[in-house]
Amino acid sequence: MSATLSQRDQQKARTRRALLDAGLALLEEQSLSSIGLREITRAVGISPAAFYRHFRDVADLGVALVEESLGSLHEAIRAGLSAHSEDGARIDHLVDVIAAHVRRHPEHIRFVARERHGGVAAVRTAIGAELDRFAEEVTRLLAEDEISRGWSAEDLRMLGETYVDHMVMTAFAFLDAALGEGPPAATVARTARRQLRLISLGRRYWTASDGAATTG
Amino acid sequence: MSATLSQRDQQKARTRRALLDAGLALLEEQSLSSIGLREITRAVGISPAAFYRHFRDVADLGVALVEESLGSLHEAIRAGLSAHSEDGARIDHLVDVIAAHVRRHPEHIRFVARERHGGVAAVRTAIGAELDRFAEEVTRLLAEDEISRGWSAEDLRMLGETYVDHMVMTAFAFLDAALGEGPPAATVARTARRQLRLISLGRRYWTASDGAATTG
DNA sequence: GGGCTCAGTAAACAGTTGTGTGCTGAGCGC
DNA sequence: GCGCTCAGCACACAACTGTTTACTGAGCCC
Repeated sequence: MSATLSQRDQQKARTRRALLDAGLALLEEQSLSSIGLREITRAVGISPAAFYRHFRDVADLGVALVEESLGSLHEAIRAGLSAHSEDGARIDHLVDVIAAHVRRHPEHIRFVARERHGGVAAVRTAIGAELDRFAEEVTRLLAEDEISRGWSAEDLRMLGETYVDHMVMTAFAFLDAALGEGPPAATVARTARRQLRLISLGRRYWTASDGAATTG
Repeated sequence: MSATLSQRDQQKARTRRALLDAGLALLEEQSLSSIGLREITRAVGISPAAFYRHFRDVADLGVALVEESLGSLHEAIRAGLSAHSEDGARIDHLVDVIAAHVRRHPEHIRFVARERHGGVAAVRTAIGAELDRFAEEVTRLLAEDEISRGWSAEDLRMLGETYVDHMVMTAFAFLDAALGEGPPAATVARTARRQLRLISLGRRYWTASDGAATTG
């Protein structure tokens, strides 16, 4: 995994990490577009000018945060989706996985929530692209189920996006719960499970004509 | 509707509107937490100190923007939901109403998208509360359909939230489309209609036991 | 071990920010 | 018409911002 880095490169990587972490931490109380470069370097304990050795500007740092923030969620959910194949257990497990992930990495989820439609175009784009790849993979996983026989590619993709949208929104809801800004985690979980059951029910009774009806 | 205001109060209301509009306009390229008070007054053409005659700070202005931004969407969707009662036409009409609304008031949608999980707690809370009332009303509307006979209050609420979540996400997607940041509007509409059909299908086959199964 | 690389420094730059003060003058109620 | 109200003003304040410059010195390569 870790290539043998020179002592100097290790140190550089270490401060880079510190910058990323400081950015993530500052995002707890404001948005990326209002975080100052000096604010970040102050938190890390280096001089403002040193920032430029690692990133062009704060937006650049934000883009770097996208991959690791969504990557960790992606990983967790992929594991959760492919585990059980029985429908009921699969849903319960998936919701549990999301809840656990939000509990472990709230800063990542907050970052995605805050910047998905945030003020920095480059970051928005990066998040959008990542979610797109995410939907593509989920679509591929769902296509393997027997229920998906006869589904058009477009219908499958729609289903994958529905799942991803729902999982992301559920993660946001769990985060709000942890902050006391919304219903408690238990309620979020109950609602999320119900909604997944609803979708999964619609999926069972979906026919090619349902897709065709919406094409015009 | 409009009470007879004194000439002075009219003028005050006019600059207040100008401040709100300037804030909304500045939100096109940044988030609320990074907008400066001076930036707003400069756009309006008044002195910085005059700002305090209308709002305590920028966050306060943001809270004032929540009601009118979500209010207009709420209004549009309520009309769209109660119009047709035949299922297919209702869905098509609803999606059209959302698309038209986003085309007419992109700044409102952008504001909600950007600040729903944004860096200003007071605004987040206000948006959350407004969406909650929204979900409540949609739940009430859905409860009137014949299909909802025998549904528990919790199941109905879950359904209402699903609809609201979906409508809000669809509005965001239409906005992205208008900016060329995502799939084109026609694609967004097709997907949204399919997803609503999927949900509506799940709804038709939902039974009390589906709700009970997720209670534990 | 000599010379080069380059992460991090200190200092200075010209702007910018939010907020406080005391004032002006148009419009109001009486 | 007189006197009060109060939206908006000009000015001053200290604090902060992003970026550039020339530098230092630890660690690398040969």
